[in-house]
Amino acid sequence: MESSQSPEEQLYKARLANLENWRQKGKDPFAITRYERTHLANEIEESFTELEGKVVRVAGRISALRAHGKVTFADLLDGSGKIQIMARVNVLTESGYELFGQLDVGDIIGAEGTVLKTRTGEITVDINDFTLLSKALRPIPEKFHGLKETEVRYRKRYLDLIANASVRHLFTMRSRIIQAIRRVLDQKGFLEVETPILQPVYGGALAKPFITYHNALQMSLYLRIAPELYLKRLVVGGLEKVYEIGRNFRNEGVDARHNPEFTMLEAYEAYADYHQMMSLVEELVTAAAEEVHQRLQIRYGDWVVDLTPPWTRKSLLQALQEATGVDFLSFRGDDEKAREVGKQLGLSVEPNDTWGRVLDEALKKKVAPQLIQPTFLIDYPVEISPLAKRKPIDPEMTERFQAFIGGLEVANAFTELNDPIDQRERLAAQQRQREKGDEEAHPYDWDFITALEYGMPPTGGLGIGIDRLTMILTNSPSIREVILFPQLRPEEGQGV
RNA sequence: GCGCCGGUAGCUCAGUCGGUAGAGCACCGGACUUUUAAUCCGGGGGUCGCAGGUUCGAUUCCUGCCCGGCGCACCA
Repeated sequence: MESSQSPEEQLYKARLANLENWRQKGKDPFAITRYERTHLANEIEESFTELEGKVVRVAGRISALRAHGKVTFADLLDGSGKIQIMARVNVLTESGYELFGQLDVGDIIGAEGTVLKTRTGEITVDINDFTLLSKALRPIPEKFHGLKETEVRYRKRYLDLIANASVRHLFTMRSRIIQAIRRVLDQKGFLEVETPILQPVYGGALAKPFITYHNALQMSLYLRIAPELYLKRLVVGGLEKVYEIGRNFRNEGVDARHNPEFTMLEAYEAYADYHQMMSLVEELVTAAAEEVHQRLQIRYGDWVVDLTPPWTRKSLLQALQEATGVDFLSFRGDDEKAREVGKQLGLSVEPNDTWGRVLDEALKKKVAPQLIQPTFLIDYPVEISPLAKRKPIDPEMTERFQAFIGGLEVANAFTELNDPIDQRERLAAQQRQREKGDEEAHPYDWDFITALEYGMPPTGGLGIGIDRLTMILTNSPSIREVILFPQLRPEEGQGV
């Protein structure tokens, strides 16, 4: 029987037996409900001069054990970092020291002791008492090499966080990036709101939705692809500055830059236009960068990116011409010619792609990858901007921009279209596209048009991809590195 | 969806031109009262991703499949 067990089971059984030992000594770790600690690891580090010789209580996970006969050193990992503790037989007594020897790497303990510096200069808590607070029944990843296998890191992110300090740091930075963005918007008087994720009609972006079903209402619902149309309803309602940070869902491919659920900031400001939105994007991104780097020059891949405003502003069509040598305006509306040009540029072109779609493709494949330093591409053709307002001097173009950093699109914004008649026509055109089989074209949201008919002030709106911004600010090559639980296929046997 | 690369002990990795596998850490036993990748001595631990095929014999060769990474396609 014993020999038929896998080694993993054997380790597990040994740990279970160890746990039983503690229980029989009346020290069941899982019976403990709290532990009063006085200091975090980094506080002891930072306030050593005041704390030296004083008694502190710390708690955390044992990340390493170094036993030397009658003295044992352990690294204790808590939310703030690592602190070394020292267990000595003459301080803990024979029985206490014996008990300490029963601890495993991975166990969570609380310990009380005196702060001192060892002769090698390490700040250490010389413990006089400890309590096992949780038993690790499984071994944690190896202390030196950590956990490397990407698949396990994503599937068992808790192990990744235990083993890799850089991962803990990265997700702390992500949180602070979002905090910085909230702080800026709140200071400017924006109201944070929440709008439906389950939507009867989806819109606000070009994307395929996830579909779900509400049993009681007996209807299909869509997971939102964007909050845009609801946020604009709020502007109609008089909430003049609103924003939402939340999850969007798009039923599309998964790769280094795309996860099916991702986090977007959308913000709308009444009586503002896209120029003000550009300033706001600069302000939000620089605030986030300063929050996590205290500077605006940051490393991304092989580059140093300088986020200092003002960022380069360049017309989209000019950028396209520079990157491809093609003047897209010269054959505007000629879908056939556009597809031909697209093929010549080496783009993947579908038989019914339109001029706008080829242009968009050229932008993504030929222009964006070159935009390493922060750049606003401005003024987009109306064909690919169904929710943006026309430029007064050139009604075939819209007041729209996208911001690129490190070759990634990080923001998309425009002066919002508030003319309900124009908006109805453009949504109707989208609807016709859908009927021709374009699954990503907008469906027709009647109530949104009705809302605009009550009058929306001139408004600027922006969207920032939080995951991508985090990629840039944490020098991460993949979006999965900045999402705690990225979408993966289920493991074999773990499916539904 | 297509192409390339990968999956060997709990973790990090070697390795087998086909003869059923090793190291370090972790774990178990022993020595050691200031270590920090502690050290030293001894020990246990593997359906070599899964399923077929070829073969006297497959972890190794072949085919299919699963999962992951990268690139392409789709998209933000």
